[in-house]
Amino acid sequence: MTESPPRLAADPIAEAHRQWVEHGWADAADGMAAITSLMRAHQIALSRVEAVLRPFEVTFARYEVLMLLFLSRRRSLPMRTIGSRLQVHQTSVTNAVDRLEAAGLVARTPHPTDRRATLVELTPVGADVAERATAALNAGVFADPGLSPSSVASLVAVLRRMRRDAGDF
Amino acid sequence: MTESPPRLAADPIAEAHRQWVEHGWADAADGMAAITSLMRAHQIALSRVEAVLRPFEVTFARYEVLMLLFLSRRRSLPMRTIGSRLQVHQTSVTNAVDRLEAAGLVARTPHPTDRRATLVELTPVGADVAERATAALNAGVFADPGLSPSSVASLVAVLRRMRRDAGDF
DNA sequence: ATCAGATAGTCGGATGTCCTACTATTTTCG
DNA sequence: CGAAAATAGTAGGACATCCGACTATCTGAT
Repeated sequence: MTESPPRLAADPIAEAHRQWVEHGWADAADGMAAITSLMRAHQIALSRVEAVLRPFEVTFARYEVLMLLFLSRRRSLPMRTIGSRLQVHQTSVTNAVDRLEAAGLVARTPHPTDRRATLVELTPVGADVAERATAALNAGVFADPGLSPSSVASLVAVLRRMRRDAGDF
Repeated sequence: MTESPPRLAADPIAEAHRQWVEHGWADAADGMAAITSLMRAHQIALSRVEAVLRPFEVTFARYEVLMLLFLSRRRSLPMRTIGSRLQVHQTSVTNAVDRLEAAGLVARTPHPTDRRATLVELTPVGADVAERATAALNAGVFADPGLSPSSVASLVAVLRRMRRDAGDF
């Protein structure tokens, strides 16, 4: 069973929306559709991204860490900063850095002034992977995310407000 | 460390977009922002949903299975159908049903005509949880997803095309 | 100066998702 | 009719995320 989605006849989310209205939950139907769409769209996007990254042996989570370092001044950042910028839990950063370090793409070094902190530094190999993976992602996904330019703009704008309201920035 | 996101000064995605343009990847900058926004928005939405579902001891993945059964004619469906409708891998359904069954919310029964298949049936307790959890989700999240009605409509429309283009339906 | 409280990281555990087998049936078709 | 191909489920493994707990270190208020 190598799985190859059989393409349903009807949009399952539209179907759910219809059922929501039928059950008297009309006031929540649109929101349900929005949240559910977000879940599925995330899955689709992640799947496309991971497919492009596979040859580089990094996942999207690790790629994000790599790029954050790649784009930083000294190509090194404290663990905590990485977590804040990527908006993920501390422990997720520990997990990603463990694997990146094992692959030789980053290295942990002690923080010069704060002995609690750990600096994560991009290695030359890590920088190389970051650049090549970015070229592949830009060409394979980002340059053509499967949405019209106006849709992309609209999507980013809507989600930016959602992120801001959630307290992201 | 109970974690309480420190609200960054600037929007990290806008920041990344700026860096993308600076590095000469302007043609992919918007797409990168769109995909990244999707990832973060998903995380925010999921987190809100899970918080509301916690008291019912079901996760969103299990809630989706419960509702699919709740809204079906006979309140029972074959495993495969559940996977197709929810657009998740077969094994994810096995996983969710295992847990729902352990909690007494659903029961596996043999398919009457196809001995390969397994029917998943909603139990009375499962139906009760489905209804109460839905009431909570509708009131706590879906009725007010943190977006204006027009934003919700726009988001659903954009993502519907993305899902369709990905071959969902 | 000192001690309580905040902060940085890691560890172990629970969940969810996908993938690659592998088994049991059912279908298809030569 | 009988063998190849397709389909339904499960098992085991790799990853990612979050949470709670625990250690080490830094800060700030008394």
